[in-house]
Amino acid sequence: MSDLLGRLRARGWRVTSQRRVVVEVLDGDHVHLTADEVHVRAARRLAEISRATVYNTLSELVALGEVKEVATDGRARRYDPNAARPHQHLVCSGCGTIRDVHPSGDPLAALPDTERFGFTVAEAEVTYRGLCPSCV
Amino acid sequence: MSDLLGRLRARGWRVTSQRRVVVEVLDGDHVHLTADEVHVRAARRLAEISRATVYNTLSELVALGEVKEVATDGRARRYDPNAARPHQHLVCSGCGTIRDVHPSGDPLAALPDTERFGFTVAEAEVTYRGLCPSCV
DNA sequence: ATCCTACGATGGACCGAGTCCAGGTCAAGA
DNA sequence: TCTTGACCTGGACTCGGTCCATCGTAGGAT
Repeated sequence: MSDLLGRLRARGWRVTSQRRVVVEVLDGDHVHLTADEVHVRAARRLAEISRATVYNTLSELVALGEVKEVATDGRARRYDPNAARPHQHLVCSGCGTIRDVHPSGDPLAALPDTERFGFTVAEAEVTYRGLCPSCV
Repeated sequence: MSDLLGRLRARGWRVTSQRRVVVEVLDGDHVHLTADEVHVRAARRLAEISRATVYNTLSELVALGEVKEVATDGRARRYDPNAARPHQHLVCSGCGTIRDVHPSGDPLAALPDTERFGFTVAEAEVTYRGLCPSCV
């Protein structure tokens, strides 16, 4: 997401200091942060940033397709800056660690027409679950 | 889930009227209800049943493997009485309708060893998203 | 059939994630 | 530099879910 800010400006985004730090936080670590974690990290750079702004900015980035929302558990949604390359997620049932993975083939292809019930199927989201090496 | 109550009793479950109605509600309609919807339907049969009891009973049924929990959106968890046959879900992005679907092949097989990072992968959960015929 | 007791039910307080809103602020074009 | 509408703020609010002290009862023991 190198020139993300440039792209966003080109799309008519008003680039504010708040939006800049949110983008920087996501850009910095390639992990899967919750909105709250983004808020904490953003606040380290810009003390007065509000929670609502972080939520708004994240939603906008998702709507623009620059960030993906992943909901691997029933808890807080996580934000994945790696929206460009299609990938799936491998989640540890013990500690919650999330890794990006690339299964072979297109998961959509596994769903035959007879199992589509007239739906226009757009995407397949796969969550692999198991235990990571340190949770054995 | 015909003789579910019998099986539960065999596992040391105390069969109360509350647990009975929750099981009946799930058994009745093969849809994917939220805890709250289960509560409403259960209350039609047993007016005084509490929300906490419905939540407890659902969690126990999930722990016993008799019901599956599905979290297709970031909102309320849904409970799927069809835990016996492995299947995946097709969700309408418009109205939220959920259908059970059976993709060909084992989705786990699509994840090569080199993409497992030492995890002991136990299951793959696939959510297909698209628009249903009435939401085109 | 009755008693006992541990397991289960209750409901109201509480919590965390997320949304909403009225009012104040400021990025960027003129 | 001015103007203005897009944006930010913080606090109230909603919704899904959990916790807990207390009361009730299923079902084994007698």
